[in-house]
Amino acid sequence: MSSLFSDMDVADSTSETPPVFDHKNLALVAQTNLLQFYLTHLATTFAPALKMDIRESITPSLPESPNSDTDDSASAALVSSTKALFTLLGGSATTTDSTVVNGTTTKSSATSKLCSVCADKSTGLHYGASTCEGCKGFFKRSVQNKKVYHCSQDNCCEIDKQNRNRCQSCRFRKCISKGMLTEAVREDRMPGGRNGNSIYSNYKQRRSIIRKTKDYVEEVERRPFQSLPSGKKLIKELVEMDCLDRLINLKGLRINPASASSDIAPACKRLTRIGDEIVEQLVEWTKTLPFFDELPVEAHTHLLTQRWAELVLLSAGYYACSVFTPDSPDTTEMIDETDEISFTNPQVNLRLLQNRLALVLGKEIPFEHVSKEAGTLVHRFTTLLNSFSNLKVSPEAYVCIKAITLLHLSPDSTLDRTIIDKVNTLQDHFVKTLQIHLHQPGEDSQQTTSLAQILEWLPELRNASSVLLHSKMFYVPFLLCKNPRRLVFDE
DNA sequence: CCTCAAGGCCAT
DNA sequence: ATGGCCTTGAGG
Repeated sequence: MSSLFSDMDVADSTSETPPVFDHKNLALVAQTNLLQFYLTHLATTFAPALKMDIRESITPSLPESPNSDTDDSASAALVSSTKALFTLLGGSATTTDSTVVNGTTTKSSATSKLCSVCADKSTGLHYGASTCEGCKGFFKRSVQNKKVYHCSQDNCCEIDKQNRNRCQSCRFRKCISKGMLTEAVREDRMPGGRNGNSIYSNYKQRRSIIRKTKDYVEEVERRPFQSLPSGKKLIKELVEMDCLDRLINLKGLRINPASASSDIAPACKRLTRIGDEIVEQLVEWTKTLPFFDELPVEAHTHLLTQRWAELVLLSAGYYACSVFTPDSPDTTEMIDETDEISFTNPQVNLRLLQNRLALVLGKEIPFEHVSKEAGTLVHRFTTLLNSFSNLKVSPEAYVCIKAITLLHLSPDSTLDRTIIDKVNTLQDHFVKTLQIHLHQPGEDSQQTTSLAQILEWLPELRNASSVLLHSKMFYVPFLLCKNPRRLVFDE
């Protein structure tokens, strides 16, 4: 398999650069063909069971497909199409819990008699929500004593009358998500009387948001394909199958001390091998996606061919943010021996790249060559890294962004109309899922990154990816991101 | 006055 | 720490 790549890129000889990196450019054509090869191979082995009947009955419910001329405005369309939801949910905590299981579509009468947190008997409104005495007291004590709880599970414990005391963290989160306001607990402990007008209007505002959010979540729970898990389960599956480490720590990047210094030719082959592995890993990732069976292989090929560079940058960026210190205060003049990637200084990263290249190739590379060859890309990547780290995305948000990125069709897509609709529907679903995730009350107070901020970052990712595509060294992010501590040993 | 929602008390 | 019941007091 790996020989494919090397064979195909031999033809492409760009002589304009000095022969320091005498590996050949990995042409896009080669990428496409290789993807085609992998995916068709996949298709025959996997024999996906198509379920056409189910799809027919589901209405896409897309107001309009993002149709624009340029790629950038296409993403702007994506932003604006979801802007409605965004304003609807206006930057505040939401429900998403409690998965309307208990059929009873009790609209108002019975609901007001039940505690909205644990469904015990409600004794009226407390701090903004209809709750029982237990949840009222629990909320008051939590706020008064400034308690900070921690969930020992996965932050998604069910809260009902029976087990409401099993997880304080989830109980408190649910209190918040149901509209209880910490401001309503009085600092001065003055009993009786009424709370101020500001708090009262907050109650109203919060309740209207919660009502709209509930409708929204219920709509998203009606997922586009039956095979797709819903809500948190979908995100959980995505996180579990992501295997970011495998993509970042490619075998080709491991330093083999035996062969590193021995001969030059294998060293150069190693660089093209890295390209092989990137495609391999992305294909592996694609085929384990929860919606893999929902799209024909041609569609996956098409999407991956268009989006692989963005996926690479996104993955590398997320990896960098999660492995290295999220916020390095001053990286300005630490160019010496820091193995840490810089979020602000491209020179540091170029130096890093220089070292890594020297290790992989087994010979020293002059800094000027590295700079000339990869300067633009590294510069761009550093900027991208910086803006990405500001978003502070969670693993859950990251996998959603990854899916959204993959499912982004160009306006001039040549795919069949029904396929295009499916892809758009899927992407829409992941945008909504991300939105719901972002509005979950976080464990650590403020995660104020909004959906709009993330969606507005995507064009930047797209622009950077075009630089990557025009670069001869598209594996650069991996050379930068490679955690030095991990490559001491080789297989 | 009565209502409602806030705090307090205290057996568990 | 929990939660059932009690006290308080501004607003209608």
